[in-house]
Parts: sequence; structure tokens; C-alpha cells
Amino acid sequence: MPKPKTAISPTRAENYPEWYQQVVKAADLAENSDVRGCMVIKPWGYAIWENIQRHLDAMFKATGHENAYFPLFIPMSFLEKEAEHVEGFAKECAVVTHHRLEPDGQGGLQPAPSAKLEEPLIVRPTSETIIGATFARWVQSYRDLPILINQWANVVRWELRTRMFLRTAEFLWQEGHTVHASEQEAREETRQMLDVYADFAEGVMAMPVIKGEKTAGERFPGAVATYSIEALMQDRKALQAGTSHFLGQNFAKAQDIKFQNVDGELQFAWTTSWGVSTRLVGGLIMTHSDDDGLVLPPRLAPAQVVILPVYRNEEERNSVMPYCETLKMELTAEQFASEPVRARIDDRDLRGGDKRWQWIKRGVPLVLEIGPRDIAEDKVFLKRRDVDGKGDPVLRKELVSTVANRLAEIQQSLFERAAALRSEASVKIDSLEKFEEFFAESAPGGLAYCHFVDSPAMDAKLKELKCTVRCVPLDAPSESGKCIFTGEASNRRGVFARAY
RNA sequence: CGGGGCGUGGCGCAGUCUGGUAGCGCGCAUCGUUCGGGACGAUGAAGUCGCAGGUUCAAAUCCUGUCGCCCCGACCA
Repeated sequence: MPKPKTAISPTRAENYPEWYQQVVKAADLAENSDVRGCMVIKPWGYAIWENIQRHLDAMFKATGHENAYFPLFIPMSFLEKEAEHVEGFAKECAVVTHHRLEPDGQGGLQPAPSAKLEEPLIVRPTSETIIGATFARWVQSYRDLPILINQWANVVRWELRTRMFLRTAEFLWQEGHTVHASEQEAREETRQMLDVYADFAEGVMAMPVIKGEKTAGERFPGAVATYSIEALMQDRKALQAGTSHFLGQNFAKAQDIKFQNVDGELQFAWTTSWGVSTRLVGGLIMTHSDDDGLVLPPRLAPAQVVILPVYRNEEERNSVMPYCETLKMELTAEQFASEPVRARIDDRDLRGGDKRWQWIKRGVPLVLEIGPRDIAEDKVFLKRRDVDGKGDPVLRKELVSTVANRLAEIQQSLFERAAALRSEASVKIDSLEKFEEFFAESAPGGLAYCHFVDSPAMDAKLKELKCTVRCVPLDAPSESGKCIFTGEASNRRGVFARAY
């Protein structure tokens, strides 16, 4: 049987969405569950999420936030308090109506009519309302502010069409919720957390992002302003990777979050909320992976170095294994990005080629093979995941002293590769004609920077082209121009793209 | 909610039109030969054919009902 050229089939070029599914499967990240739209996150995928959590959590704490936990259930009436919020989420809420089951008389179960809840509970799609109601009790004086809270949780949004990690009915995330005495402070918080997300995405995930503000149509329901980080995937579609919302006094008024200021006057507080989810894992996959499977940036890799012992018999094993064990200890004594290098030995009773390909598909940055021949020369055989080729022999001593540098190099090169794709796919467009060409069905697409003014005409055109306005970049220079859709005057460009 | 498709060992499928002993590939287990880029051979374990009725001497196959899943659309802070 001829060896397939690539570990993943189809390739990205052949069928990108199918390639994505196959990578998730081949890398052992997750699988579909018995519940529609919900996935089982497997150990390798969950370990990546844990690394994401660990880094973000440290960044949240470094900016003064504390973790807390609020209920999974929210009384239905809470959702009704903020009109726009209802509009946004009501259509996709799971509702709990009973608290007991009973036999249905046909061998099955049914909700007991006598156990019907007086007021239905919804499973949180996001927690602004319940957290806001709680905050209302916590806040009385300006001395109680600011409140800076984060929670790690699961939420449910009954999406009709789901894709693993990118959009699932239940997903894991963190949601930050803060309360401030002044508008300015709340606005600064919103922007600070957007910066945290961007720093994390670029520094830890090696995923370049654009920081920007959402247009009115794309705003979080109930928010005054929504900011996001937007990343470009390898198929040139954009992915919203994180959002930070300035909620103004909307939720404070809806939920009665009031305090007395220095002058004894009663005022509504200013709130923010911000979140990222397991969708980041989807972004990670689509930013770096190739036709042999997942490619992990070292800072998030559950294992940064995997050692594969090669031996044919017990005698060889007895010399190879201790060599590997010592090497592993030497490697884990090294530091990369202020953490011990994560190395592991794969001594499973599997064929060598099989094992090697498993780790390639799982995206491990460095894979080492060590057999009697290497030991004789005090070498290891090193394969770097992000570059083509079989690998090279390296002196053991040299490997140990350079492992941190090599990981840093991979981290850097992944970022640069992604940034290069993005700049190649980014263009300024100043006419509707060019815009239509750029987003034509047959065109590769990408990021189009255009002058625009929100209008029904624009919405219609975007819908026709299956394209969306992603954001107005915060670092966009002010320049005068004309909206490509209506010709109205505009002083800033927005980013347009097809999106997930 | 509209259109289409599919439910058969762990996974992927054939068999259904034309009713007659449930099959194939992968995976799994054992043994042997192999082994530095995805091995090969032999043997073996594993399925009440989504569920419930009906027709029939006989149903994976035909009929009725029902449940579930997938794809396309609509929807998607």
C-alpha cells in the first residue's frame, strides 16, 4: 500500500472544512458526543485548554481581577430586564421547566407535572444578568468600587449549526464582569482587557490579531461599545477570537446597580464584560496546522518535547531507556518562557512509525528518536514539527543547552508565518467594483480595508457577498475618504472579511 | 423551520430495488516474521441490522408509525 503523502486527508487546499474536522480527530482533541451540538473534549485537547486558562488566569490576576463562581441557572425574568439582551439571546436558550422525573407508565420517564417550576430557569448563555443582580447587592458606596471579577464556566447557546470548538451548543469560557464608579474607568477597563487578549493571542498562541471596535450591528446585545480581536485563518476567513464590552449604564439601570458617590449622591454604576472561549482552540488549529495535522505553538503545547525510545529487544531497551530518562530530566531542568520544559517519554508498546506520526498529528513541537546508534554517538535524532523534512541528528549535550532557544524559535516562526499570510491577504480597497471582485465566489478573499458608513445598502451588499464587517481597527490612522457603498464621507477604514 | 441524505460488530461501509444461514475494510487480541518514516502473515473475539407495530412459512430487505444523526439553507453575542 503506498504511503499517503500527507497525514491528513483531504488537504487544506482540497477541502478546508473537512480538513479541519480531520485535524481535530487525528490530533485527538475532541469528538462528537451523544448530545447534539456538544463535544467531548479529549485529554490532549483539554490540556491545551488548561494551558490557555493558566496563562490567561495569571494575566487577569496581574491586572487585579479575582475569580468567583455564579450559578448555571438564571431565572427567566432576569433575562427580560434588558430589552436588547433578550432580543439577542432568547432564541437560543435552553430552558429548565421541571425539577423531577417520574415514570411515564410505558417504561420511560417524563417530567412530573407536579414538579413544574413556578418560574422557568434558563441555562446561562452568558451571565451579565445574574452577576449584575448579585453586584447590585454588593455595591452601596463608591468605596465598594471597582468590582473586578472573572469566572471560568460553561455556557449554553442552542446553536442550530455547530462545528467543533468554533461553535458548540455548550462551550467553556471565561467571562469577566466589572463595575466602576466612572465612565472613564469602565472604558479603560474595557480596553485594558482587549489588550490582555491581544497580548495573549500574539504572545502565547502566536496568532496575530487586529484590535478593533465592532459596528452597531455586530455589537453585544445591550452594550454601548463592543471591541474584539480578529484573527485571519489559513482559508482567509476571519475569526472573532475574543470580545470586550463597555456596557455603559445599561445593565446597571436594568439591574439597579447604584452607589453613593463622595458627595452622597445616588448614581448608577458603569459596567463591563469580556470573554474568550474554547473557540480559541479552533483558532489555534486554523492558524498553524498543516496537512500533517496540528501544529502547536510551544507555549501551549501540553508536551513540548516527546522522546521516542527505539529498541528491538530487552537488551537494547535496558540501555536506551535509562538514556532517555536521564535526557528527559535534563530537558525538564531547562526553562522555556519561565516554565520548566515539558518533556515526556512515549514508551508505549507500539510500532515506531505509528507513534511518531501520532505525535506529528498532535502537533508536538519537537520529537526525538533515540536508539542504540544515537547513544553510541551521544546524539539524538531531532524532528522539528514546523519545518519539513525527516529531521537531523544533534549532539545530546547541544540539544539540552539549546532546547529553550529552539522552542522560542518555533514560537517566533509560527507567529511570523501567520503574520506573513495575513499581510499577504490584506488589501486596501477604494471602489465597490474592486470590493466585489475581492469577495467574488471564486476569489481567495482576505481582509479588505475600506472606508464605510453603516447603512442598509451596505448590509444588503455584504449579505450578497457573504461578507461581514469585522471591526474598525483601533490603530487605524485617521484619513478622509468615501464610503465605497454609498459615497458618504468617512474618516476611517474598517476591516471586511468572510467570517466564521 | 424548509430541502436532501443516513441509521447494519469499536469506526467506515456493502447488502435493501428482486424477502431465504449477516458480509467487507480498518481497528482490536494472540502467535510468528519484522522493526531508525505509517510492516506482513496466520489465527481469533466482537453485530437481537435505530425503535415499535404490521404483512409473510420466512423481514436488515416490503408496509405503517416513531426516534435520532448528518449535509445544504434560514439563524449565529
